[in-house]
Amino acid sequence: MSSPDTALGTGEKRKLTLLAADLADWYRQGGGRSFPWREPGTPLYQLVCVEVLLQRTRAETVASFYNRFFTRFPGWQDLAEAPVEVLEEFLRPLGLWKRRAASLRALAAYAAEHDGMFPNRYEELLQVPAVGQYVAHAILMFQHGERFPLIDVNMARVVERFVRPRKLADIRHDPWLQQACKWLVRRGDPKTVNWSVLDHAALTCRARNPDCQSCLVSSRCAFKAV
DNA sequence: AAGACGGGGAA
DNA sequence: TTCCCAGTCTT
Repeated sequence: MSSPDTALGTGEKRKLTLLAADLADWYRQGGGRSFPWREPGTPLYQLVCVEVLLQRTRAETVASFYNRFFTRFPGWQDLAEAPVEVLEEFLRPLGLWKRRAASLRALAAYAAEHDGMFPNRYEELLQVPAVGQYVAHAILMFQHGERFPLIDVNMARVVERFVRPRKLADIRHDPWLQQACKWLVRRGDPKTVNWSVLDHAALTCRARNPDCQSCLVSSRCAFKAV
């Protein structure tokens, strides 16, 4: 029995289920955003690289960088063979270039030893260099088709506003938020649900100036910013 | 539990 | 100028 503070309540589950259904529906009707890496058939290589490029970086920025990056580095081998200074310079306009270069090199080295495949268990994925909770979840969902939430600052903000704020500063250490996000992707196509939440966060439930007026689910939202 | 990494867009 | 961006790794 968990304390009511950390446990996901029945009413909360119901709220989240309905939220996910509404946002997924909105997404299927074309309400969300469109990015090159969301196109069907995008190779795992690109999906993993993009997750690194997206860290602390606007998706639109990465989208404008997408073609340039994958033209220069078409596969893991190209990434592994490039001198790190070249990679760093290439990533410079994105920011966090030293860290990102190191991450991509480490991932390329891992991929080379594992035939481009990644572990299918969460604990094992966390041992892979440059793979934290978010990327681990992304790989489990994209490569293995598992029902995992893309828990980032966006999903956290949507869930916290819609239901209730988390207690802990770090997203990954808040048990309630973790359960809530997991519940969010319990039904429906995982990619659709995840992307719909991220897009809702980026377009409507914005960090700075949330557009509650045009929000589809504002009537059931606990945030109530005017 | 904080700090570092980082350039660029938006308010 | 300040805040924020599909996080991860190090003190």
